[in-house]
Amino acid sequence: MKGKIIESSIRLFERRGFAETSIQDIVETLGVTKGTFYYYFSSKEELLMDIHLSYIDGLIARQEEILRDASAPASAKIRGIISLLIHDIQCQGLSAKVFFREMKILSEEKLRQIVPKRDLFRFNTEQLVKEGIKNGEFRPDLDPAIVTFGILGMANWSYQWFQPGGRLTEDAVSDMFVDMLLTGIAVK
Amino acid sequence: MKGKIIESSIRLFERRGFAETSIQDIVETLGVTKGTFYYYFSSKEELLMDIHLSYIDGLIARQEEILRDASAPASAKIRGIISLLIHDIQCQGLSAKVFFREMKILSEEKLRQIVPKRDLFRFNTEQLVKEGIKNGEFRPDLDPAIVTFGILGMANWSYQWFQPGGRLTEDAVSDMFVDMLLTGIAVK
Amino acid sequence: MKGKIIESSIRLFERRGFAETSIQDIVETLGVTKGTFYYYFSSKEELLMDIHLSYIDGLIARQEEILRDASAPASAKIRGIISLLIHDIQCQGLSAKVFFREMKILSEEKLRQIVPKRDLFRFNTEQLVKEGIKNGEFRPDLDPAIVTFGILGMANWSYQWFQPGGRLTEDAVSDMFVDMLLTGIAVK
Amino acid sequence: MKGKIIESSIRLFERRGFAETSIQDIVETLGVTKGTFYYYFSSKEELLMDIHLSYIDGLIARQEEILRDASAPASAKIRGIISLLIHDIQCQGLSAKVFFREMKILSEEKLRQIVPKRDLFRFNTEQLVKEGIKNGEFRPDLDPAIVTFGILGMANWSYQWFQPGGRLTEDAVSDMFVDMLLTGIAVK
DNA sequence: AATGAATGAGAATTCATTCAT
DNA sequence: GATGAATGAATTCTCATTCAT
Repeated sequence: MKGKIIESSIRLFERRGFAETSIQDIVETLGVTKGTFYYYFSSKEELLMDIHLSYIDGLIARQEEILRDASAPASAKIRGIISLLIHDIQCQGLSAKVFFREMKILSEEKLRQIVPKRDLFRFNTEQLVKEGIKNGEFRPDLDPAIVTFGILGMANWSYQWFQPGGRLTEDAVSDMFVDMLLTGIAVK
Repeated sequence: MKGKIIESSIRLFERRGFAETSIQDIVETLGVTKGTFYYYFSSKEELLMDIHLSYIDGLIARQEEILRDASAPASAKIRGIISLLIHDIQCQGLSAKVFFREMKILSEEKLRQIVPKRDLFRFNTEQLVKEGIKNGEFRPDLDPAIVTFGILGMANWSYQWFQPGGRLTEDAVSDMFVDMLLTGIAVK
Repeated sequence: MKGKIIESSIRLFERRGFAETSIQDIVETLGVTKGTFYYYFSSKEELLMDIHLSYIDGLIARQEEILRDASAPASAKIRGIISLLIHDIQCQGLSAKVFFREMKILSEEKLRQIVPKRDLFRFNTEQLVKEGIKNGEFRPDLDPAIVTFGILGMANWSYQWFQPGGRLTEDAVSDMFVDMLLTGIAVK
Repeated sequence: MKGKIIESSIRLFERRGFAETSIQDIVETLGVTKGTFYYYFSSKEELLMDIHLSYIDGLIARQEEILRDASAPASAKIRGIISLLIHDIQCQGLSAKVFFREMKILSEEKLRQIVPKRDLFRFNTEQLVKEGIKNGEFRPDLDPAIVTFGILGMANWSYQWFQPGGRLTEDAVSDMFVDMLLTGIAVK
């Protein structure tokens, strides 16, 4: 039941937004009563928290898997991360949208649990960029922080436009993003 | 008064979110009453609409100014657009955040007014990319749509992290984004 | 309207108790809506607070009037205070009952506003007892604190049983309480 | 288990009040579940009833013990009753507070079981006063009903202020109350 | 141009209670 | 004896909105 509530909520939050979705709306789609909701979650915010946490935790876990592979060059790992993010939009997309949009709603206290994880993902990516610079793969004249923000911006933004099943496949987008990123769009 | 209400609302919407900000909150910070609000706006949604429209209209106007300059190369115009977006985060940043976050809230009908403008901005950018390809500035093997999404993602994402007055200046960020974009991050 | 809400609430609280009376109940008896209630009171607790404060403030004001009369003997003043309390049960009785019963419900913070006033009333009474002892009216071998608790207990308890319009008049009760108190019930 | 539930409930009811204490609260402090509660009690009201009944029954039983002693003078019996009440505040105090406060909550039907017992206690006391008058111990010019209410008020009120372990011992208070009551506070 | 009282619909949340296991 | 999932009705409270003045 708890799982069903989460699933259903994600769908609704994505479509209408968190604040615009009532507990009533959630339980109605499941054919249960509000009491049931509160049996599993102590508040609406806790549910959002649950969604956020499982999204970011999943992301970090898979990122660390990518980073662990010592033999791969930094560029391959960057590709992995971009793919990972875009894939998530396709697959777990609803969670992702909820994650990026409904952050402000969490209380200070809950944010203290989420923000560090979000930062960790960025930090890991930045480390990767630095590594690439050190081992001569990436240009040393670029600021790793800005590069990282650029990479994440490119990939994360896809939650705003990427349509699974549309003209562009997930792989095509990831490949092209990596291509752009590594060699630039200008003709040499 | 109308202006003051808008200003004040943007600040509040950015901080707490649209749904979490009540009309009471808005008028209280101005020391007026709810009646006053409804003298100027017919609904809360109309106010949000106002904010959205003036943001996107301003953006488009300035974009078209950039595009109009026939002599400039495409790369310079791209730079202009990136600068424009990042500048807006710095300057009109609150509007921008509200714009990106509180889209889902608008009714179908209001969205029909906003979405085409948003698309226009992207379309204009995509045209620019295509132009650059045609005149030999940009690589012809890249999909213009994806490139455009990448560019806008990079720049727009800055609303999530860019801090005016922080370590990175607006210009440093714009420059490096353009640099990355044109020549890539890989060592040749 | 605010006044009407208070009046109506006192009646309901007295009959059913605070927790058992809903805002719905209150507004229904007045033919208004819940919104109206919250226009005047920010919470149910605030309403209870209002009732408590105006009760205890009235009591203290009238007590101080009684005490001010320098020429009267302590015994007359004691009589005044007993009369005052019993009169209040008759007259403002509902408030009184609410006051004595629904104290625990107030939050710590609200209690900090009420308790000192309640204590002041007792303190004033105790001072009076001490004065009576000093000027030779009252027995010096009695503990003024206990005597005071006894007096207040006798009088306050009447909220549990005194029925205005019943066999016993307010004056008969006050007189007899004072008589008992001063000369005792034992035959000399 | 039933005993534990009662004990625990009294403590909670006294601290927060009956309506403000949930069954959840009660079972949580015992580490059991709500089902357990309903195995022993058919409703929350029944639990309150249980508490009330065992309090008042105990009181009456001990009062009748005091009254039975034919040889003792009325004044000694009055002392016994005052002691009894004050002792109960010290010892079973929580029950007492709950008893005095949470009466209004019981349904008509349950009240019909409690009120007569409460009245019996008062009636027994009043009989005692009348006896004292008849046998010449007490003044014949006082109304026995009022005297009784005065006595009970003095003693019962102690549930509002008496603090076991404070400056005043139970015996000191009882003694002084009896002294006041019998011979009055005025200097002869 | 602005106020302030009032509305009414709906929100989140609580909680006593039931019942199959 | 006890559990835990589920209910459903009620509760407090919020808030966009209206409207006479």
